[in-house]
Amino acid sequence: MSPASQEETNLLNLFQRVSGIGVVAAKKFVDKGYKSLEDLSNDPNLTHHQCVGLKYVDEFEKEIPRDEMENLLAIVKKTLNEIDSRYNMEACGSFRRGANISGDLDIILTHPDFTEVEEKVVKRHKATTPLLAQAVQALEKYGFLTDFVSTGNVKYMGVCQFPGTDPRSNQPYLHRRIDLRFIPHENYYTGLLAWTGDDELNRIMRSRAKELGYTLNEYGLRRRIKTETEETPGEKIPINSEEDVFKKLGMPYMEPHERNLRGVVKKKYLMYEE
DNA sequence: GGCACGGCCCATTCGT
DNA sequence: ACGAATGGGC
DNA sequence: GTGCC
Repeated sequence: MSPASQEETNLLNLFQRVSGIGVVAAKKFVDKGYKSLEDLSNDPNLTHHQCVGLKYVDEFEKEIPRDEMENLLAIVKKTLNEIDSRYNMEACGSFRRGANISGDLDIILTHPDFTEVEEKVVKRHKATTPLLAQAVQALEKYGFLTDFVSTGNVKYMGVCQFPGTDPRSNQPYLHRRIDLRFIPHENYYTGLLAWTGDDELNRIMRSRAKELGYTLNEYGLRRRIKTETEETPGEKIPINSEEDVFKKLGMPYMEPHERNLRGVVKKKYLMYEE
């Protein structure tokens, strides 16, 4: 590779370390002649997301030990249940599968008042569901949330920090990426299953569902109605636990820590999740 | 051989 | 002003 | 690039 294009590749990779900068934005900044993250920081047109990404570019690359994940989650649970005991929350992703380290904290939230109907209402009004707004407000007041990346109808993305000094480093705890995702309570178990993964298990369960004439996704398990010409999702199958889903698919239940299939079943496409 | 490779949420920009 | 398209994240 | 149709 020529020196010039090697330098360009290096810069593209550097800029893409910043959350909020992907391939397209990185190219744009290279074209502008930027050579460093400092050049980037002087750009007056960074999006808010990119500003936050740049501010914490080093911290976001550091792994989160499991005990810190547990402590962060405990704060969220305690804070939200103090304002409303009917909040239900669970951390998903590799953490729920028992990983010793994680990249960020991804929490799904439910509340008996947040139904599929309520979700439709909220989206039509383009308003953040009050249950999410209230949760974020409580966590901000506490000082736990330090920055936001985005706040929508049903999903908050931001930055949190455990209070006090980390005994491992004798420094303040690092800033960590946190997502709060509200899902209608009817979809809790299929949502939990999907966001816990891993992606390989999701594939297996979805294709098994298909074989049996269902469709499975984070919104539920449905029968597929087949007519001559078209195929439409049918009635929703009632699901009251993760076990229910495995049962309907004729699969033995797998505990979350048994769901690390990636690499066991060999696959080239390591795309989504976490 | 041709085709798909997840699908949706949020922020921002573009086009009318 | 508003909806569509794009970029990004997961 | 690979697996599926």
